[in-house]
Amino acid sequence: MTDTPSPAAAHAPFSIASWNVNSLNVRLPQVCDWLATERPSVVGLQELKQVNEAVNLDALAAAGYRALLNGQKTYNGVALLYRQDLPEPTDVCVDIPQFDDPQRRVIAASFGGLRVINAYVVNGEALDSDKFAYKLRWLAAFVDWLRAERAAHEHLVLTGDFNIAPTDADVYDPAAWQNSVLCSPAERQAFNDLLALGLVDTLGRTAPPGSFTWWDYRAAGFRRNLGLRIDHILVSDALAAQAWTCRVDKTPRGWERPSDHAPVIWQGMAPVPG
DNA sequence: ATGGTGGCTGTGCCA
Repeated sequence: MTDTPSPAAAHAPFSIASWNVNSLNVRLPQVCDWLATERPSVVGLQELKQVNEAVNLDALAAAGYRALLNGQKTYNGVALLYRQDLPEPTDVCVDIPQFDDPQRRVIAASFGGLRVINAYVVNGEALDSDKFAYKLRWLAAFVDWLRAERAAHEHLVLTGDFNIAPTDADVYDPAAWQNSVLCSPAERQAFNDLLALGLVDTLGRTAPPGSFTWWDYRAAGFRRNLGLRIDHILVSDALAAQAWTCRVDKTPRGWERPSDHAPVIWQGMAPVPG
């Protein structure tokens, strides 16, 4: 454990959110409004669909946040936003080391004694698609890298759009989705491989069945609550051993011109002032 | 009803 503080190090309240914004360009006003209300310490964003140079850092600064960016044009792209009063992040990492990938899907940084990793996992389209084979290769590389990260950081949080519904309780119609992409045994095995590294699915452990985070734009999915739980916040055992909560904030999903995902918020104690 | 909507691009791709 390279960054573990002394056992006597104090833990302070800290909150981390995950939100697939489906275009930061379109959603920036909503993100800024939401930050001003929720004031999370750190936020992992997914699907920026922007290059880094196009992100309006001034608007984020006006909301009190700085940004670490790993964007690309049109597709994918991730960011870590952090409150201006936090210690400056260190050990910033983009993408999965030793995995050749043209798609920008990972960004990680350390805030004091806390490691934060934010990911936008491959969607995969369908089980017989080339994109699904890419998803499984990507997940295998991701799990291998997380094993090393987990060994190096006792206090670790993994946020993201995992594009995996871990169990049938996370699906509005499990029969209809059985063996479909996002719900297949191979994808769920990869999710369980992450948990086996010593991580806790915080929303899954505490939220009742039907705590969805994504609803299809089509067919009035949100109004009818036809959703999936595919956005997750996993925390290491040491963080899970203390008091924490995790919830979905469905409010922004009901706003005009929303993202198809709602933010997830974890509040707990971390070895960093937050 | 293999549909529907949304973002970005460029007359389709991706989710």
